[in-house]
Amino acid sequence: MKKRYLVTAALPYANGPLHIGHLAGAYLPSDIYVRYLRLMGREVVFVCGSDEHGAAITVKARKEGTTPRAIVDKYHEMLKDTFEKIGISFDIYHRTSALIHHQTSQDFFRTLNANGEFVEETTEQYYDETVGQFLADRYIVGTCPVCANPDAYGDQCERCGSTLSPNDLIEPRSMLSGSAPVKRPTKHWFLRLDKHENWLREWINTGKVDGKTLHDPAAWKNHVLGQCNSWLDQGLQPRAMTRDLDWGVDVPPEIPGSEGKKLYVWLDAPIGYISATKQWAIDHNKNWEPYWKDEDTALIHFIGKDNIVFHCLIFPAILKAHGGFILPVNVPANQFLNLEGRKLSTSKNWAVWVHEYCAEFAGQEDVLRYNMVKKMPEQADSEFTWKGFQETNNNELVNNLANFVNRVMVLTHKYYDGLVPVVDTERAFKSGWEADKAGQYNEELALLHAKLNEMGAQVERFNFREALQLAMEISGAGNALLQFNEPWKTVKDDPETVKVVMNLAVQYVAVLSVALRPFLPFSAARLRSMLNLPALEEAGDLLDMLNELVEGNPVVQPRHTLGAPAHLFSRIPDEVIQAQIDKLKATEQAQASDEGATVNFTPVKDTIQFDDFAKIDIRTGTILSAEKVAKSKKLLKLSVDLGFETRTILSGIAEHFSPEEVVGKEVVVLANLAPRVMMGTESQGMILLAEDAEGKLGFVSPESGWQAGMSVG
RNA sequence: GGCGCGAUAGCUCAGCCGGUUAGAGCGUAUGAUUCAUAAUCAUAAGGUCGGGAGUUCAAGUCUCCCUCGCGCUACCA
Repeated sequence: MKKRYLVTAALPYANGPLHIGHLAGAYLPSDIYVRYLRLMGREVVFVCGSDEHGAAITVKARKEGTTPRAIVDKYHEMLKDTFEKIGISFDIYHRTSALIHHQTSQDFFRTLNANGEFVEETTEQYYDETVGQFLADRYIVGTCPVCANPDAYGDQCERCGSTLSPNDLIEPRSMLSGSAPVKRPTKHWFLRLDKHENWLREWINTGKVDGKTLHDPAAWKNHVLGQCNSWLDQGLQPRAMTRDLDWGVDVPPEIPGSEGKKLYVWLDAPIGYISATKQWAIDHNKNWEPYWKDEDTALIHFIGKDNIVFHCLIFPAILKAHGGFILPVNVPANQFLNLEGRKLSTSKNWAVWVHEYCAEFAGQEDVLRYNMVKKMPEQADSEFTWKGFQETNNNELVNNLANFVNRVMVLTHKYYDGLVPVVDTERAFKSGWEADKAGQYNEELALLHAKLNEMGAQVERFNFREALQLAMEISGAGNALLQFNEPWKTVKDDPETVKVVMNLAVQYVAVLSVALRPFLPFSAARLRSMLNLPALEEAGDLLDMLNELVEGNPVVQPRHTLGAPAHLFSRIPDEVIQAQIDKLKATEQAQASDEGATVNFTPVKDTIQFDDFAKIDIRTGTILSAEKVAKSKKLLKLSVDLGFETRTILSGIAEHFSPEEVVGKEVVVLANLAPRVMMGTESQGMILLAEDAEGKLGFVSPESGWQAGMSVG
């Protein structure tokens, strides 16, 4: 066991609110883990913060006619508030726009630079002459080479999902000015990842660095190891760590050529974990360094699966290249949570927003947390449904847990005026753990101890679903304890045995008030006050309890007075669920009609003169043959008869049309488009297609029977 | 296209290095019970472990091929 823990949760990007996918992916598991560690008396710091840099934020600011600062301020506050409301117990929620973060990132850069970890490379990048700046990939739009979407971004086409580089775009234009950008040389710093490949491979797969074992790879998740090895096997390439941007951390000014350069967000974001730790240390008058530099610290990154490579390969390489820093002992990445059968999507507004949930289900934060754990995508993608949410709440939280607590409270008040009865611990009764099994007071307490140990072991292995299930089994056994012994029947004839049973039942509830704390912090607190026990401080409370239980000692002493009974959870009626489902569908429809009505009509491009148009040569043609391009998902290789000649044209329509249904089609061809080589084949033109609101494609065709090769104008 | 991860009862998922009749929770059915938010407890039914082939005395568990889902990545391994 390590001496201390540093737990990080992925920095959320400050350009939108938090949804349940984020919660289930990184924040809830990390919170459960950290609360558990604290309950066990371990030394732990839990850091997170807003990731506030990068082109996407400046793009958003531009679109909304505001500044990047205003955007990040808004979402930083919102995220911070949401985390607090849903009970994510960060020791610090920091932000990457903070001065200390800029300084920390720059220091990192300086050291890496001094260590010779960078190779400087000058490449040709797009530059907007009218605005006078280099363009981030996101700032460049153009026609997608794969699907012909005229508004693809420089890094990705949002219609066909292709990953692009700005050089792939046909007719690129600047999003800042609309003008055509020009290529200009620009220098960037590339991290020599190739230099780190060998030790990374060994570290990932054996846990060893320089012969020293740092972690147990068997404790890492399959999909994490798999993805890392997939990258390692392909060979790591130097990776640019700087960008030409106007919103981010400056490359240290004393470094030659740094003017106008910013650190790549993926470099400064993980360093945000470090600067957050530093700020926490300042705030609490502590030293941050042992948390990052002492080998007796366990560093654990909680992330979603989209971040695996960065946290398992690139950031460790950066830490090692810098020197003096420890490496993560585990990166328990979760997979993705789906919502009602579809992927969560911020842009399509297909999500359950956590801040909205907190507003609409005030006081029921734990119900969402419980559901998120039940559906946590630990090994594979999982799914959240409102119906499931309701069933889980009503069946497990209300019927089982809250009801158990309530029966114990009510019976104790009824029989003993709320006083925990004094008991004869030798008296036999029926155990709640197994039908027809005799129970003995101290042994039953030891069983609780065993169950809690098991739960803890699962938490430490990041099996949160399993851990929660084990905790809930205590409630089940408690219900069975009452059921088997039937105190309401025997209280008159055998009051002494009933005292033992009821005392034990109170112990069960008290155990739950601690055991459930990591998962359901609000309800656990309510349980404490219901039991009239001191509030948990998350400072070894569980450890203390385990030490008592293992000795067969009670957790609540005889003659202790319980508080008043109250319902821990309430039933959620159909109407409430239906309202949420309707809301989801409404946003979906609003989105659809939105697209149909306005958004889809892309603005008409700049006016051109007839001469410009005259340059374009469009011809009628007929597709003679078609075949899928090997190794390509989207391209069809078409042979097109233009009358005077036959052209080979590649068209990104393979996902819309099969080769068979395309043959014989009469089409319209842009005939004097410069040839372009794609996937090893030269494309000699472009087939014209229309696109509807859903991105569906349709051929533009002349009247049937029209002769091939005729000009269109 | 390549690589990775996944595909197990109606639903959500466990099943480590291959080994007796494949497990849990929810749902369903039947019974018991009434202290409790018509809650609880017990019992039972339900699976050719995505499809196919192979290795083995023995495969959900190993190998190969295929199908589907998700992710990463692409002039490419």
